[in-house]
Amino acid sequence: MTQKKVEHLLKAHQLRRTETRVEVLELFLEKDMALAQKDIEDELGTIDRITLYRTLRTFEDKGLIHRAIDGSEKLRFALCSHECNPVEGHFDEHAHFHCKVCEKTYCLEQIHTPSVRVPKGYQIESSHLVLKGICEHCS
Amino acid sequence: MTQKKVEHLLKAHQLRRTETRVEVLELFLEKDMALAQKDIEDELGTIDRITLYRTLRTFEDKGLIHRAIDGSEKLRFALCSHECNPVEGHFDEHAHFHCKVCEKTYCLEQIHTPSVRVPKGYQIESSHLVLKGICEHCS
DNA sequence: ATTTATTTGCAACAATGATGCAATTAACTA
DNA sequence: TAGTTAATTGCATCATTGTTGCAAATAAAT
Repeated sequence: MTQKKVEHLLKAHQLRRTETRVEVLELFLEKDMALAQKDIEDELGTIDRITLYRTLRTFEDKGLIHRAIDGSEKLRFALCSHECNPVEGHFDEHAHFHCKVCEKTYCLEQIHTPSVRVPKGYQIESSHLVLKGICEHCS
Repeated sequence: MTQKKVEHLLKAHQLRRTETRVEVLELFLEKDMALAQKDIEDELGTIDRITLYRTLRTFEDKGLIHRAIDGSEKLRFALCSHECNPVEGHFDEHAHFHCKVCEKTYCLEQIHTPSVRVPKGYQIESSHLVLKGICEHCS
């Protein structure tokens, strides 16, 4: 059923079905957390670095994945919920938790980023809540 | 008076007064925003890359500056308030605003990071609120 | 002025980000 | 099903950033 879902996701976002894209998407679906390029390389082994780099950018452009701000040095991506789309942009209104032990980043869908009073002159387009600590597997 | 303050800050954190450290500290005091290594290099010109790299790490270790999570790819540091110290760690309980136009990062001291309900099993050690948009100078 | 532990600056290397280009291939068409 | 074409890949290449070892330089104490 992941197969079907992957095919549908690719088609829905006007992306050709290639080996790399399928593998990457399957991994995102399976892991259900934010992944850095390195994480993906380690999991998929044979994948080409540049192809993966562009695959992630393409997925981001088309609204399949978004950058997960987790306060780590690594750039991570997470699967988008259905609200994301290439026209209106990304909706990513949940908190991200980054474990300092295993260095994994989890999306906490149940925790929404709070709305804050806008300081004078500042136009806020998005807000992100980053939580750091120790995850349930490491504590 | 910045002179005095710089001297005091260095002495208070048991750091020798060197040219690089003084210049970097003065810049932080003057700019009053989060700075990436590149920003500092551009401002100070002649500074050595590695020395600056280590200066920033040292300042961080000693509790003079902290990492400002701003959701950008760049690692930025901001001057600590007095509550930070090397023993108990960093307190950085205010929001950071990152402007997508000028790419500067401001500390919004008046906006505190909200406390959130802890999900089961997760131990939260710090939380960070990142705001993105357009700053008052760019809008 | 001398001593000593700290700090600097260079060399060197790894990892990551980014782009041009020719070869390959997915999806469409006849 | 074979052929066409635009998208995609993989390589080469380069820039930037992060990191460490080490010898020379230097701040602070004596």
